[in-house]
Amino acid sequence: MLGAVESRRQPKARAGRRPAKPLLGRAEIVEAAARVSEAEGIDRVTMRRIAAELSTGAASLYVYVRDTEDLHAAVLDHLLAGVRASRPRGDWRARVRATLVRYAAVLVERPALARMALAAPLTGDNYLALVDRLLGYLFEGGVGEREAAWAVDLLLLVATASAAEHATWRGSARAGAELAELERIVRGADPRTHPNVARAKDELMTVGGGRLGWHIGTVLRGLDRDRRRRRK
Amino acid sequence: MLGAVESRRQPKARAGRRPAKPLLGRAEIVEAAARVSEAEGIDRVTMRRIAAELSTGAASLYVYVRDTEDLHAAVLDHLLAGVRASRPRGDWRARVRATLVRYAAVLVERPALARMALAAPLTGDNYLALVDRLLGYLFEGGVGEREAAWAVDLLLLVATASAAEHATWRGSARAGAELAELERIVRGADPRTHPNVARAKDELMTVGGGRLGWHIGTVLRGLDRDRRRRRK
DNA sequence: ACCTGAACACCGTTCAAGT
DNA sequence: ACCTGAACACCGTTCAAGT
Repeated sequence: MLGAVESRRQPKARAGRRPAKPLLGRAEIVEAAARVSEAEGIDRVTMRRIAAELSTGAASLYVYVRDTEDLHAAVLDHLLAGVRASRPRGDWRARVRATLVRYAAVLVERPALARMALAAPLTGDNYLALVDRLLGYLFEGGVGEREAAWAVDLLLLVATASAAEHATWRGSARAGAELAELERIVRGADPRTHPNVARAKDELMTVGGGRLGWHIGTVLRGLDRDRRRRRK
Repeated sequence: MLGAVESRRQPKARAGRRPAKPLLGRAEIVEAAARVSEAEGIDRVTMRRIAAELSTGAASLYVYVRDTEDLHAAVLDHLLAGVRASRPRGDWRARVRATLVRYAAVLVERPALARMALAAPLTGDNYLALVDRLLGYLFEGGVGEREAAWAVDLLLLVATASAAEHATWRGSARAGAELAELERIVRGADPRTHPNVARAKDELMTVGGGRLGWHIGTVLRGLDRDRRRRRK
């Protein structure tokens, strides 16, 4: 889950000669992209569309943005500022949970972004801050460095996926149709060919409702035990 | 992770009148798509490209395939036949591990497909069989239905993500450049602003090498403990 | 260094019309 | 029912040329 951080392309340090300040900038581009993303969805965040928003041509963006994926990742990071600003309370476990739930909440409202976050290695300053915070909680809980690093990876992954999945079943008529299709398949599973799916069919259909919490809990339990064993 | 299964569009049952058998069929389309995917990558699996492969126009595919995403999902399911054919040995935990490792291996060789599998709800007959098998192992281990259903979800997610991430760092010059960028950021993390990232920096950079195994182990440990507690 | 218009090489999907 | 060509409405990215 951990990807690069901050702009992959900053405007190069300006050469002394002509100081005429640039008309564009990464911040302006990302803000315009975030605006369009919030209003119309990340799918509408295309080079051409954002350039038009800034009254220029798509080619102009390439000074500040590596490619479309880079731009999408920057939009997500922009949204993560809210998570960074939160100050969860409680013991370290509670704070891990609260942080992840808050992170997931941002993505649940933005299905397409959640999918993107899963597919692309995440990047950005706010994301790095999130990683740092979660690592801190785990260290506080006595988790070792290797376990903590891997666990943060796992926890963010689970939170992202949970949001993406939860998001899939919300809104859009198409999602509704897909859910119906899935339900048809799972419920109709032949007990002879797929006995276990048939047996667990009610549980397989349980979406949302505490699943993220269970996932987080399971990972923390797994960690906990590992930690104790090491201490013996 | 669990999506719909089997063709979302079968050719409608043929009306009695004109039996002239269809020129196309979902199977032919998926096979052509799988061929192109193996040879040139899933990104080249476009409606137009596959239609050309079958000497027809893109519009013709829409009788058998709902959209591009559906086609991509079908390609992945096609590849999963090999996992289905395997017969792992050992106790239930070992078989869970072996199955997931085999599944991940398919995806590690196909980076773009792994990313797709993360972003799209998975579908298909072979995937359903995989879910059924994993559920069976967990039931064998005494895991309850709800926990098993959620755990399978979590385990497949972890395996898929692990493959996607591992895959990101292989091949392609671009991936190499991204890795270097990531390394630069993580290693250069300021200990004052990101103390925990700085502390765990070596571990954050450890990619591959047992991480999937650790992730699976952590989930199984978390499960195990849950199970024992319930039995008391 | 930064910005631009134009060009290149593509896309997915729909639709009216054919058989 | 199935298949088709053409059309609509877009894409990302590169490049030579300008300031």
